[in-house]
Amino acid sequence: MTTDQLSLTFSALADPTRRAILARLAGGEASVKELAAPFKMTLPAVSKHLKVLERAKLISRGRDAQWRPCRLRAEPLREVDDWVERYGQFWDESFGRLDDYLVELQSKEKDHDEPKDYR
Amino acid sequence: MTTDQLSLTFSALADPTRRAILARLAGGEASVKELAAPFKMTLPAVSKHLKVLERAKLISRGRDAQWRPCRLRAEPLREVDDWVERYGQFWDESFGRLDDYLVELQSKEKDHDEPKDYR
DNA sequence: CAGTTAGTTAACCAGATGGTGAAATGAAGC
DNA sequence: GCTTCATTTCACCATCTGGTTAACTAACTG
Repeated sequence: MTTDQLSLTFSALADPTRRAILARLAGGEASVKELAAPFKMTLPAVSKHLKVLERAKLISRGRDAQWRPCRLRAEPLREVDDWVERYGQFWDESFGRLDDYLVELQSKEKDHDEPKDYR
Repeated sequence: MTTDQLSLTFSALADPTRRAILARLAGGEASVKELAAPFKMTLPAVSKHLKVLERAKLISRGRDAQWRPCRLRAEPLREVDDWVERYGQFWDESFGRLDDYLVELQSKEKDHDEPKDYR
C-alpha cells in the first residue's frame, strides 16, 4: 500500500460505506453502533471501516464510558480539494469543445504525413 | 469492487503513479511509452494503470498508427469536487476550535451525570 | 517479406481489502 | 461478582491490486 497522505485519503474515500459514515458524522459525533445501524454488514466490518478512516485522519475517536464516539476530521479533504482544483480548467465544457477541435486539427496533420508531437 | 462512479474515481486517484500520469496529461496528450518513461515499472504495469484510469473515465484513448495516445478527461473530477465541497465548512480552523469547545462542554455535562446525545 | 516499434494480453505472485463468526476486552449496573 | 452492553481482536476466507515475465497483436519500415 502507498503511504502518502493523499493516497491514504483517496483510498479511504473510495468506498460508499465510508463516505456514508462521513456524511453521518457531518451531522455530529456518533457511536460505532449508531454508525453501523444503517448498514446490513456486521459490527466488526464497520469497526474496520472506522479504522481505515482513522488511519486517513478523517475521523478521530474519543472515549465515553463504553462508547467510542467518532467525530469528523475533515482537514485531509482540504488537501483533496487543493489537488482537484488544479484540474478545474479541464472539466469546463467550452474547454472540452476546444479540445475536440484541436484533436481534429491533429488528425488532419496526420493525413498530410506530418509527424506528431507527443509532448 | 464497488461500481459507482464516485468510488471508481476515488480509487483510481488513490495511487501516486496514476495521479502523476494525470498531471502529465494535463500538459497535453501522450503515448503509453512516454507516460511510462518517468517510472521504474514495466510497460504492462503502466498499461494496467491506464486501464484503471480509462475505466474511471479519467482518460480516453485514440489510435494513431501504432500509438495509442492518451488524453485527460477530467469530467469525473468535477463530481469529486462537488462531493468534497460539502465538507468545506468542516476544515476551516475556526470551526475546529468551536468544535473543541463543544467537546469540552460535553465532557463537563458527563461529569454531572447527564446523558449524552449522539445525534 | 523480415524486422522493428508500440502496446496489450496471459499467467502468475505477494500482499491488501472487505467481509464473516466467535472470542476477548472494558466499563456500567445490579 | 455476575451480567450486560459497546466495541475490538482473531482467525479465516474470497476477491482485488499492483507488480512481474513472456508471448502475442498491430502497424510502420526497409
